[in-house]
Amino acid sequence: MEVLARSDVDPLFRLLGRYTALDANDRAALAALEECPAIEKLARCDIAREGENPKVIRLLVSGWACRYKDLPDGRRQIVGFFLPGDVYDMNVNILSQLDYSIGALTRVRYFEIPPERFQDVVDGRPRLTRALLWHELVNSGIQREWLLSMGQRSPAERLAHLFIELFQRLKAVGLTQGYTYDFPITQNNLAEANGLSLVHVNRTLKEMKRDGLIEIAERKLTIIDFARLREMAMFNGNYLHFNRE
Amino acid sequence: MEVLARSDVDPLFRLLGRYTALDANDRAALAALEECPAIEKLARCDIAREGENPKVIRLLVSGWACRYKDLPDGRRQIVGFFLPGDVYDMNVNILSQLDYSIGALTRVRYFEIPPERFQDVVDGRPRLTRALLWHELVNSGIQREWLLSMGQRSPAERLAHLFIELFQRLKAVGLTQGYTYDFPITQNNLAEANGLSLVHVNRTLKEMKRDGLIEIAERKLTIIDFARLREMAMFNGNYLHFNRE
DNA sequence: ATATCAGGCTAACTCATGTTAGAAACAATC
DNA sequence: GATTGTTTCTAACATGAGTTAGCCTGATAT
Repeated sequence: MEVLARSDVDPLFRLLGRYTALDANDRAALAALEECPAIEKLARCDIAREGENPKVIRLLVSGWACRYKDLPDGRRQIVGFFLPGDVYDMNVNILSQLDYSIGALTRVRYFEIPPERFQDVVDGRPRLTRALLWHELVNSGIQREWLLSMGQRSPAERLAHLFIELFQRLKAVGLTQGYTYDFPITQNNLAEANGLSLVHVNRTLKEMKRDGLIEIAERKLTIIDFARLREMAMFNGNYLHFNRE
Repeated sequence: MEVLARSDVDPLFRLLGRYTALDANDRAALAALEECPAIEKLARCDIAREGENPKVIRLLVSGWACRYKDLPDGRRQIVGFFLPGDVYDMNVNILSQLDYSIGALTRVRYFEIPPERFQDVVDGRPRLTRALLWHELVNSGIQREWLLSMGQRSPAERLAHLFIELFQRLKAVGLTQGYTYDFPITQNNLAEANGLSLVHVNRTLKEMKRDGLIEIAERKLTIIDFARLREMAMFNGNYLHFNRE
């Protein structure tokens, strides 16, 4: 591959390339998205709230965000993480109300893309269209895998599984160094994503560190024993569909 | 609406009509699907297995089925119910491997639709296309709501929520009588769908019956006190997007 | 008629996980 | 450099939900 200038759509381009072979023209088309307004938000800010109708598609370029739902009594469940390169709400023009909220977990930067603009970029580019649809299907698959985790995996298995999933996803966008990756979220976020109490997440993480499975230091996570972690998580990467066929 | 002969695509037509206004032509187009091969399976049979690549879209016309995932050690999680009128695997031509299995929960009847056939039916019918995409988005929303349930709702709240969800979905396809609907699945199925043990489902159901919330008899479920059930479930029907706008 | 199996139901027991409370470490702000 | 807020970490305790085991009923098959 020829050397290209670093750009904000790099992670997205790398990600989509895991699904379908893309070329420089596709890349150029994506780069046009960078002309859209770029927004920055601080950690713990909402990007969109349930009930709203934002009418923009968002492309996250840096930081972590999450999709979450909450109950009237304040309980909150994170139902998905957004990492750099993730596009979400691609079908925002179909439904008239969000049934979830989007929150920034760290300081984030993202583009707000009007659906027509998005349509222009995709039009006449079947490979790009296909890759983006694929991405949607993978997101749906991730939700199902999370349901499996929540229903059947023990707390430790759940965390182990999530750490591998995040590793694979970050690797796909070029954001890992060996078995280490930036891990900017809090134990409380882990609790909210896994349906556990904060205390129990802490307990379980301590054990996993003691057992030599992972290490967390300076906001970075390192997988020490990938094979054992993978086995305890019963991780089967099928659902990420990173294997273009 | 004019009176039409009862047909196998009725539930689907009613369902899609909840999303987008459809006319007799759309209905006729859907009816063409009935020429596809119709399959019957007994309860507890698999319709598709994880790892396969079935290459057909399925339209369930009678009985209940489920999407499930399982772990190597046998634990199994139901990640969604299919009711009459549900279409699934619409994008079967994108991904090359199922990351879930489909199982019949009761005796079922469904059509197997080749993707090209499906494309023909939808082509040049923007309203139908839109309604089917909408249906996909709703299914994704249901998965997120289930994640919220699994992570944050108590066992009783989870069951209450599910009973209302099923009520709304069955009502949308015309399969309720008042607050009563056919409830052909077992307590074990409820356990598998809600990440609970069979024993605990039984305990919890008993309490819900005692408290005058629901009744279950002769494979039928009746919601006795809808308002209280709804309140305890903290049910917000948003995510079903049954309100065409 | 009897055997078998699926499903509903219950009791006794255990323990994994949540709750409450607070100390300690660290970072950000003025 | 004091203040404030956020995050990590820990202990003590209570309990909700799983596990094991088994009975009872009704339907289906032999």
